[in-house]
Amino acid sequence: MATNPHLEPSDFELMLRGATLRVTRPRLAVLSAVHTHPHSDTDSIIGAVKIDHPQVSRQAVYDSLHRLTAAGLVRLIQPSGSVARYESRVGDNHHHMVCRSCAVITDVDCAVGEAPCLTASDDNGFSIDEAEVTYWGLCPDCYSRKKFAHHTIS
Amino acid sequence: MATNPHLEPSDFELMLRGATLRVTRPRLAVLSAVHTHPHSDTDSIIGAVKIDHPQVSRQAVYDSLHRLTAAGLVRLIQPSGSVARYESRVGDNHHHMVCRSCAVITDVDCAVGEAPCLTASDDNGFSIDEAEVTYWGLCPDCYSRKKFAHHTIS
DNA sequence: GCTGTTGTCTTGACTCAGTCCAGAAAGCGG
DNA sequence: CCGCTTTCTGGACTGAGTCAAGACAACAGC
Repeated sequence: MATNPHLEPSDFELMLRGATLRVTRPRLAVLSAVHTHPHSDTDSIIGAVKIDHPQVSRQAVYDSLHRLTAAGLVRLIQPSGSVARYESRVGDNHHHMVCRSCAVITDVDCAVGEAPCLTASDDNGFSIDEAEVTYWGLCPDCYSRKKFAHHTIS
Repeated sequence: MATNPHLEPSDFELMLRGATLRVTRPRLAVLSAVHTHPHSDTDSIIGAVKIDHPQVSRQAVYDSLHRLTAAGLVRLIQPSGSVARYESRVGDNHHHMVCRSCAVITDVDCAVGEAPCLTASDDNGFSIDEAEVTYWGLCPDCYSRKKFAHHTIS
């Protein structure tokens, strides 16, 4: 299920209660911030939370993110070389494209159905439960900027 | 090409010269350590290097790893939640399985040929140059330990 | 071989994300 | 509304990784 574009505060409250988590102001604010700013790093989420709730501490945001992640209400993504980022799309099997230049992250629906490369050529006895795919490249902006620079400078 | 099991010091020297890198004791030691201890984190590599070369500094190892990575002689892997790890298999398109319990990493040959999931369902205008696949699960040891524990304790 | 240039290594201070801890405060079931 | 339980706050702390300046070593040319 993709992120619903318009979620009310009461929806976040229901999500928390549904996960048997206490409904607190910091958690509502964090949930809202992750939904409003997908793929944001922790500092951005802290900043977004503090706009509406300046009294919420950094630790509360860290703790809320950890609990929401453990409860499956948000998802932690951490591409190589990047700090922790969070997104609100959970439960589906989508992957990510990361721009090597500006580090922007975009969602990609799984190309190969539900279990993309879950069948490794040889599982070495591993019990695999998830296959995570990260596409690396250049986002449209950085790609055209690079082509443009190359074309005019060299 | 997989890692050759028996590499001489002179082979490492040739690899460095082939990449037009200066041949220094720290670099040779780091190259050797990465080949001997694949998937090791930086601290382990520092430890392995210091056994034979106690005078080599931490910074030299960090710098060597960065340069060797930039030159393509070693590869940096960094699964979510893990510190930087290095391996010596480069140039092929293999992937990794990571144990959720003990964090051990194992190589997996690409299951789908050379460009596994490079064709995302919708590339959003991205110019993709690499698809990285990480399989998450339990290694044989942790899997059997978990089954055993479950069987005897509960 | 020897020497100068260039690039590398050492030492030590520093940054920054994330964690730990103990006391204070707030949510929730009765 | 009460009291138990869980969460939040503020501050100190950890640990991976970085930065910078000077000492040093590798390579190219003589």
